[in-house]
Amino acid sequence: MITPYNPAAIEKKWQKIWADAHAFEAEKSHDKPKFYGLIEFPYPSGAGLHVGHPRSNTALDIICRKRRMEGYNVLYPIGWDAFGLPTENYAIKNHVHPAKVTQKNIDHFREQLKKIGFSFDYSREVNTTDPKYYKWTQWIFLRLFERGLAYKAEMPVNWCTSCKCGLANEEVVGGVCERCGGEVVRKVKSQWMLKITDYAQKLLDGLDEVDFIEKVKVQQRNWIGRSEGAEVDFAVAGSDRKIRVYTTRPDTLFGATYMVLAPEHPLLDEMKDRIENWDEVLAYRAQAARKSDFERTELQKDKTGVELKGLKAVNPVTGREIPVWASDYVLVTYGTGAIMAVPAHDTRDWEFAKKFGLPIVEVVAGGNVQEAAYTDVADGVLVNSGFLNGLRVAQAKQTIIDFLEEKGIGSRKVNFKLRDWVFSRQRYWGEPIPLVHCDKCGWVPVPESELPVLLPEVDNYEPTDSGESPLSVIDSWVNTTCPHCGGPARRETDTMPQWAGSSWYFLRYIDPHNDDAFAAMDELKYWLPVDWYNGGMEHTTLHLLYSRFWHRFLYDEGYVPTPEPYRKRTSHGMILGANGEKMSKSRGNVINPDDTIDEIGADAFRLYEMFMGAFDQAIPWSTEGARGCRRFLERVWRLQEMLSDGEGHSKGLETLIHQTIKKVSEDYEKMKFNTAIAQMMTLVNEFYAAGRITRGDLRTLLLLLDPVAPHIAEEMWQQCGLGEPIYRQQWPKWDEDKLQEATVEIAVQINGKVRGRVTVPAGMSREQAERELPQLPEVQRLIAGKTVKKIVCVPGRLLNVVVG
RNA sequence: GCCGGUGUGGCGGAAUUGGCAGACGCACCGCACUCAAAAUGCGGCGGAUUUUCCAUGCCGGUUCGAGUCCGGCCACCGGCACCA
Repeated sequence: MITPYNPAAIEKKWQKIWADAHAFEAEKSHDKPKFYGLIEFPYPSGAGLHVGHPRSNTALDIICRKRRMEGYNVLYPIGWDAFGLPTENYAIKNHVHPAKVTQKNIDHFREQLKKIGFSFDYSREVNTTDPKYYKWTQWIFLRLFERGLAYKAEMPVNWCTSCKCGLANEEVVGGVCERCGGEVVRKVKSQWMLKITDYAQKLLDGLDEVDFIEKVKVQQRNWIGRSEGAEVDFAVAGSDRKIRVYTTRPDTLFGATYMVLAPEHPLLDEMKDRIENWDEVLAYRAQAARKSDFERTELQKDKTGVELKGLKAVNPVTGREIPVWASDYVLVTYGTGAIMAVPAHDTRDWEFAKKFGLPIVEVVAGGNVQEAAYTDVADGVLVNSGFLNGLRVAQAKQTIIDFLEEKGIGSRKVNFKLRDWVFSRQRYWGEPIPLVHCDKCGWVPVPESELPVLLPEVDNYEPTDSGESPLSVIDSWVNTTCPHCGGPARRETDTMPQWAGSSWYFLRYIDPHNDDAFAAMDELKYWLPVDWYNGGMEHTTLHLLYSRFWHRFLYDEGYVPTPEPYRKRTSHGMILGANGEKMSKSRGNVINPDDTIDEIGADAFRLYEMFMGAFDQAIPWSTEGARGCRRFLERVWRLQEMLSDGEGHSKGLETLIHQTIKKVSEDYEKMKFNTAIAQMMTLVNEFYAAGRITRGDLRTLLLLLDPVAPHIAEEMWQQCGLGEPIYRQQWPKWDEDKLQEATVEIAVQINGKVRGRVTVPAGMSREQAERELPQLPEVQRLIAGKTVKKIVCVPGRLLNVVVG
């Protein structure tokens, strides 16, 4: 009799052995080929680990354990993305320092992760709130500042006039403050910005060089939002002022029957003496400013606007005077903040024209522009367009742009939807921005020797009434001297957003204890790029884009050796509650990993997380399913009872063993963990059917199972005396010649329908099969009395006889 | 509205890319073991009017053969959303 399977004991045992042996620490030497596997480092929240974390972690743990067995030097690090609001809010509420809360949460997370047996290299842990870490976050910021990529600008925020504080869009309901009911306006506030827009094209082009799952690429491309068009100048009648517009449809210029400016467009103020209804325009502008982004997008898209009476623009190709309107359907933040309206061929312009009775002139034939805007560009032909008449849209675009450039009234232009990154937060728990402001010298960077600029101790982390950072009230910290002229100066009191620390953490893992640089170049050259990065879709346009931006900047500055940080990016699906809904405390469907591990063990938990369904898809949790995985491990455990001597194969199972090695090896690489596990289950079922298993076959099974369920694999390996621990073993190989049985069963179809099966020798050629198989008595019986018209054979699969 | 994804048994899901639909697991049912139950083992498990027929969201097409390809819809999920 063997001892019962006791996961609690063996998991603890092996976790200690691995830790004592430093089994999973990356080797210092650069002799072996390297593999850098990365998962998104967790935010150590007070709630502890979620079942979603282990899904990503286990997946790459499987890949990394397999890579080690394949002879790679593997870096699989872990760290803590620890700055952020939840911790700060908890600290405020409970009067504890956020650093203390953070430390406690990290300790809890680490303990939870260790219980699951991930093969992380804990000797390289990073923590974004550690001054030794954020020194380098600040250092990178200063490099950006030096290159003019960090700048301070006035940006509109939602401002509650009663609370005197900025609000998130979600906090504005019906144009009033959610908390106090006070009026909310857009207030322009001075903020630090990062010029990610300078990198729009590089970030777009870089996507062609990397192996990211397609939907990540698509989402990033959409977010960057490149469009090609032209800028065109329209003269203001009776003035030398011009209105510049951006359009993707310069071919429709003859159909531009009015213009629209964003309410915030500077021309309004410039021309206010000529605008006859200025009061009305001001009222409209105020009304537009009151709308939050939420209202502008979520509520009605009903067009509103006001004509700028007394102002006319001149269509540069028709020479006609056209009216000029202001409307909030034109955004001041995109293009030039002004458009030429072509109601016949743009849906929004069409709606606006219909509402306000503006003329609609068809310039591309093919639709009925009184009924709807005709926006098809594929096969339209230009009409009512002077020298463009008869041209197709694509040709017309070329022709008109050449014409505009020649006349000096327009030019080709590429625009991006991507906006610069608002980098300021008026909060305590973030990296201080390492700049001081001097009245004489302006913004001056803190010298590198004085980094890090430490977060000062404060008594109160609460946001201030003025909406300034809590740091702004600590005079002793704020007041300093200018590093440039030595005169009095004030520190920047805003902190960085949470995305700062996570934009480069994968670089610090490479050389985490380096005090002279964020990482040494020879280490970076060896380890970069990250070979495989798995994470959530929710970070596609935030973290993933930001970190690509920082990395690309560091590359351009010569600090890192690769233009892209990540070679391959995959994405896991969300784990839903048993009811198919998103897990949340309020829905009461949260599964706690600790409870599950206590019940079924870490190996079964890991196994279930990988078996439950396709890795990239959202899957509901099933406690029964998880127990089924525990059952499978029990079955594996009891294979010890039927262990027979011999390194060879269990009778009749040689083919299946080789098939399993191949399938598991390949499926792991494709992240098809569910089918890899199914294949191992099939194999185990066969051992049971045979009633015995050889040592050789058990060896193979345990090696294949180890990446998913490492504790049980190591324990059985040891108990059966199979040698050195598995983490030092080699990954098994399959033999191509042994993948096929000597005979195969093929389906016999008559007119495409299965009518029978025959067993034939494997490896028959198509010609031989088509000649010989129809002669078999089983087949003859099926086609008796019919005229054979055609025979189709797929070797090893089927024979289809087409009869008349 | 635009972009992307997904629709297969009671459930989670398989299916060499056009070749035996439902692997593997869950749930359920039966049998063995047991005084009994649990656990375990073995077997069954899409539907029906069962020699055959119908079944992969719906309608049509291509093909010897379609879950897979083509055309047209529908539903759900995710992202973006007045981006000119």
